[in-house]
Amino acid sequence: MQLSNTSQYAIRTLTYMATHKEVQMNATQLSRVLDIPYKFLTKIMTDLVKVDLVESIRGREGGYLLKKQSREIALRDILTVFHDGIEQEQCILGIGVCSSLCKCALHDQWVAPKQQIQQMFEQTTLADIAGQGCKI
Amino acid sequence: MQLSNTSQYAIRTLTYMATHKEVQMNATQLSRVLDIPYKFLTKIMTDLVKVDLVESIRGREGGYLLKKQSREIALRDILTVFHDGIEQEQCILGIGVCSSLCKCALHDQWVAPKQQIQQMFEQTTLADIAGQGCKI
DNA sequence: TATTAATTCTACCTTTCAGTAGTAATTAGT
DNA sequence: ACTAATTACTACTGAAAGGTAGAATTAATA
Ligand code: SF4
Ligand code: SF4
Repeated sequence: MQLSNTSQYAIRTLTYMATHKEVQMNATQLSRVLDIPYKFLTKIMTDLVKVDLVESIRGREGGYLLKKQSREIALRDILTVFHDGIEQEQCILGIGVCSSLCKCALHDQWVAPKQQIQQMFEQTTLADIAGQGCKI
Repeated sequence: MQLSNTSQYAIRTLTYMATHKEVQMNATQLSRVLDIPYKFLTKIMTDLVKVDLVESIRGREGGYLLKKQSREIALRDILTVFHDGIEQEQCILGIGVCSSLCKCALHDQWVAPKQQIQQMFEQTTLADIAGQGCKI
């Protein structure tokens, strides 16, 4: 019950970029600052470029930039890229597809926490968390 | 962001046993009813026996029984067996160990949902969910 | 144009999770 | 004692996640 490494790395990287949006960062710098393996980070960033959350500038003096306002990027947008969100149809007990017609045993206990997490991922944007906390 | 297959299977199996606690079930029956691969199920059950959540009766006419009252078995107890709970020290962004002295950027948004899930797993027992829902 | 620094692509390796196979150990019934 | 039915143990296979390597592509600058 936790986020995948990939999602964690993606959130941390985009959050860091949001707190320094004036500066254009490249993969080497991000990898060093955030302590994420360089090759893994570039793979993740390429995925984020493909879904238009990040703009890449290739070649010398290249790097990455957020393609939207940090206020426009919600955590959920990042998680869906890596299929790591909590989807509405997803059954917590893994019994096929969720339908409120036929619930699983945990349904009644799960709906409230589920909704709260979903809302949190939906409503929290990079602008909300950029610069917060002391861990990077 | 979901429970592992193993945890899901374990919860479903123990819940089913709790709803039929008068009857002693064996692995073959459980495997058929719950549609869980037989060999995988016995492996999981063996783990649950080792931590004293389940009692096994070996040999002919053998099977499994809950070793405690279903009211005494919380979901958290099951999840911890497979290291699938949400631990207090676990950082949602994976930045080392959680300490409220040095937070991660998501801290403020995460604490509330985190606590609600933890409470749900802690307070929900097999007795609460046994027989609920129409999926097994 | 050549060099250099950057991203991107393809392919691979490693570890963990999920699942399977075979056999040994245990026990009730005959 | 023997057999049949059952769990436990050991070891393996397959798939997915996590991570790595190297070459290809792009573009600024000298
Ligand atoms: S918990 Fe209830 S709502 Fe969530 S998936 Fe299972 S059945 Fe559907
Ligand atoms: S979110 Fe806050 S509390 Fe949870 S781990 Fe990160 S820092 Fe610690």
